[in-house]
Amino acid sequence: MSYDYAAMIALADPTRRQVFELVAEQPRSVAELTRCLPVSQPAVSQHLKVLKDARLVHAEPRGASNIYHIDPHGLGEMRAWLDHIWGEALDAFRKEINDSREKER
Amino acid sequence: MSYDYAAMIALADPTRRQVFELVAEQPRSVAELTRCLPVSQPAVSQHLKVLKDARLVHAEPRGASNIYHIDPHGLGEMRAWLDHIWGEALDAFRKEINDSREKER
DNA sequence: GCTTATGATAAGCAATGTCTTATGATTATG
DNA sequence: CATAATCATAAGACATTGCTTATCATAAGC
Repeated sequence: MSYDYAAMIALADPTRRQVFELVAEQPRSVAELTRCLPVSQPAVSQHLKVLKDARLVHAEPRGASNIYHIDPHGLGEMRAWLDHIWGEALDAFRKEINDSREKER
Repeated sequence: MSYDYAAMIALADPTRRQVFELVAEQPRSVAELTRCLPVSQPAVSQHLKVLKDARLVHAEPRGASNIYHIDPHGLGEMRAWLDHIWGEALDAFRKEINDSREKER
C-alpha cells in the first residue's frame, strides 16, 4: 500500500477545497473560478497546479482559456488508502475491546 | 453532509501520520511514542492533541503515564465524507464523458 | 519526603504555505 | 494590427505550522 498523500494534502486547504468543488460541479475556466472565489487569479492558478499534481483535476486548453475538469485518479488513490487504514484501524479497535474483556476476567 | 476536515488536516502531516500509525498498531504511552520517533516529547504531545481533537485517538490516564488508543470516529467521518465526494466526482466524470460524446455527433 | 519519570503547556524560532502585485506569453476581437 | 482577455510564473509580504528548550504539575519508587 503506497500512497503519496498528495490528494489529502491538497484537500487540507479550505480554498483549494472550494476550487476542487467548483470544478467537480462542472468544468470551468480559471477566469470563471476566480469570479466565484474571494482570491486573486494567480492564487487560483497556484491552487489548480497543486490539484493537478495530485491528479484531482486536469486542464483542457481551449483558445486563450484553460478549462479545468475533474480527474478521478487522485480521489481514487486517496479512497483506496483510506479504506486500507480504516480496515487496520477497525481490526486494532476490535482487538482492544477483546483485550480489555479478557482483563476483566 | 457536514464535515469539519479535522481528521484530514491532522493526517496531512507526515509526523502526525507516524504517530497515528504507531497508536493504531497498539496502544502506547507518550514516552513510548517519543522513543519511536525522531522528535522531542513536547512535539509528540502537540501532535497527539491534534489527533485527539480530530477524534483519531483518545487518551487513557494510567498512573503517571497517558496511554493513547485509536479512536475510529475520526477516520469514520473522513471516510463518509470521502465516499460522498467520490460519488459526486464519479457522477460528474460520467456526465462529462456523455457531454463530449454528444458534441461529436 | 526526596528523587525520578511522565507528560502537558508556554515561548521563541525557522520553515513552509498562501496570498498579493507585477509581468510576460498566448489567443481572441474590433 | 492594435487592443483586450486569459492565464502561468516570479518575487516578496505575511500568517501558519512544526519544532525546540524551558518549566510546571502529577505520580511512582526508594
